[in-house]
Amino acid sequence: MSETEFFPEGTLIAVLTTQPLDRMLDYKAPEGGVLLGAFVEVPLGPRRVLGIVWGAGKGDYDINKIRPANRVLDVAPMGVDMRNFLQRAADYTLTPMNAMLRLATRAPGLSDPPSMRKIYRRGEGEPDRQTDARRRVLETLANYGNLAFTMGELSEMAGVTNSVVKGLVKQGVVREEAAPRDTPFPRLDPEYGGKELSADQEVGAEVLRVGVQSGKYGTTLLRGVTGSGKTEVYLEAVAECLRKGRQALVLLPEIALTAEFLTRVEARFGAKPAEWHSGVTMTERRRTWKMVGEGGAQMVIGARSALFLPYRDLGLIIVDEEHDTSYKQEDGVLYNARDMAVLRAALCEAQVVLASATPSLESWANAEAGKYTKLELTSRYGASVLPEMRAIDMRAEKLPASRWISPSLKAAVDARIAKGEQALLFINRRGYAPVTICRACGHQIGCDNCDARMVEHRFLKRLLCHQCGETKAMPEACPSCEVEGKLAPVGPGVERLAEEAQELWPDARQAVLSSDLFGSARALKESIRAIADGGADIIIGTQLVAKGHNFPLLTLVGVIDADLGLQGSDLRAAERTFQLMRQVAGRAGRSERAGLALLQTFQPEHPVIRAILTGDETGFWRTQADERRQAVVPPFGRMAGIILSGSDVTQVFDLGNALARNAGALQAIGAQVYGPAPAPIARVRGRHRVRLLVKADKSAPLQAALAQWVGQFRLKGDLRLAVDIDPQSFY
DNA sequence: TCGACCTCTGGC
DNA sequence: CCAGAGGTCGAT
Repeated sequence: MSETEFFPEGTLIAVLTTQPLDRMLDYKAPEGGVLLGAFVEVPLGPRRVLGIVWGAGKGDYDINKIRPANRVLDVAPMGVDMRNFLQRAADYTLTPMNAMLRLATRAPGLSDPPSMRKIYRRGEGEPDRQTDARRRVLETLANYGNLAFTMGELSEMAGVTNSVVKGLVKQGVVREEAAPRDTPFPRLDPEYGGKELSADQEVGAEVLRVGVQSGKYGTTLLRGVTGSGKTEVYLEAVAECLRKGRQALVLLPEIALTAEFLTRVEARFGAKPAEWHSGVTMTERRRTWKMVGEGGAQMVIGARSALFLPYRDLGLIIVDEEHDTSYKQEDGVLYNARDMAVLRAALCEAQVVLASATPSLESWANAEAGKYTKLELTSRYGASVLPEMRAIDMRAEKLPASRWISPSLKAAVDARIAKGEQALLFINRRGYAPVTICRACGHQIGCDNCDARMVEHRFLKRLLCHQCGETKAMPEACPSCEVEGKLAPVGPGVERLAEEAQELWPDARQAVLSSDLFGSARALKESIRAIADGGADIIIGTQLVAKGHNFPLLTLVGVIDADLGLQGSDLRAAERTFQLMRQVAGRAGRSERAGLALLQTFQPEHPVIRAILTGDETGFWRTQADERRQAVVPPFGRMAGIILSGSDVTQVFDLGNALARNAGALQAIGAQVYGPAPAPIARVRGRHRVRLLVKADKSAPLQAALAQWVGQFRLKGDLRLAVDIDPQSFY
């Protein structure tokens, strides 16, 4: 980036706009000159658009056509840290810079002229006639020293109507002033409400404090089981950050969690911090955006996009529940907020705290490798919150063919139903049956593109490859021996398990939760609510049920095939199973009745199963890490998804095939390409989606090769191509 | 021959 | 992205 900080009027400046151009445009600096990083309004064709001064003009455009920028906007210029961050994030995620700038300017009214509003403070003298209402107004103002309030705030606090205040203004007892519309947030006091910490917590808090004091970059993985008081510990890091006068950001995975969190912050620091997520009003959004840049917001709590606010001096980022998959943005700019938080912090010498009861393998591996500091909270408040976990040794159970619910598990479910409690049967397999075999020749129907078997989905009436997404109709005859009517489903999927449960408990109310069975998020949410309210006795679900849902009546979790994750069809399956168990555990602990988790397994002595049963998390992660290292997949290898979309299926597939055929740039770095195949969600808003997967070594220069590869094609019509670095799901 | 609608392209 | 240019096509 250029060293020049100020551009006098008329000098050439390079401006990055929010328009999807693949380059910067040169303008002349406006009247009064402009600072590097300043937000400007520039003319573009017949329009005026938002831009930011990114450097000195390149001067490679006809000088006579260069127009001056209209004006500098009334917001703080973007600092060098933030500009570097946007650039690096764009390079990493292969996102055009204009899209990054749009992400960083998602607040309304940034180009509005400075707007004022009326505020009220104590004036001179006493009112001619004293009334109760008037006294309350004056007392309120006296209580807050010389502070000024808006009409709404003042009348509400004093419990009077606006006209009472207006009456006092007329007499000069209360003074009316004009002030900028967007005001700083109330000061947070780091010494306000510090709670007594346990010895365990104090040790952790001290480690984090020291990190913040250093004023340098560092990431700490804070592991603590549910109820161990992670929040109190990292709020001490926030306190230290506030003492240093730097800003703190707390990221939460769900906006539903913010209300409760705000209350805790208020109890600790005496005031509420700024809030940033899709639910806040436009006015508050603008206020937060501006105040973050001016330093009038000391602390922000928010969703992943809060990471792209233009902080003036960010000193600490907390990523709570860092393993949560919702940190991965799945449309628009595709980024993982957890990874971007680390990048952001590294560029502005800030500390990151990744907090979780069940960290992601990526974070665990980074901590093991010494890149992150490890911090563990082991002791828990009150009674144990984890349910009892037991294995059901399937070698000792008598089960007919094509049945998966063991007599032991059935008995446990029976007991829950009798008590009016709920049982969850968990199977991490979508579809009806994972394997389709020919009873005549033993052939298994496989995917043509992958080294994987096709999964029958009765609901979709097709065979599906969970590796690359390829589908085909269920053939009548065996593709190998051509004998008809001998193809048979082998093994259970969630659809088939539901069938069995229906036979075992014909009178029980059953609910099946699998991602491909719901048309919309709303339908799913409603279904979950109904279940939570007791609308089902037995829940049969895939990993979908893991996602922050509270089922108060749920006291039994039966894992149908605990061995499943050990083979690894979806490489995160075991990790997610483990995390699911923990999450269920946290919830069951809150109800009076103890929870029980039963794991059906053919290999109860397997290290991973033993780790789950004994709570040996370290052993579990170590096993997982070994498997992924061997498979050369994240975090030991690199992956990227290419998502193509368009209204015409054929066109989309043609582009996919063309990409696959012309992958020289990828072959050059030893990467492999899989697909094209229908994306997990094959049609969104009338657009067909197709996807390719790229797998490469950890050290391979993946982004550069991808850029070169993808850059060969010019997209016609409404075709769109998006690159998803580090995709969450691989099937 | 006009205008409603579509596709392409430049923008500094 | 979006306004304007230029092109297509059906109704008049």
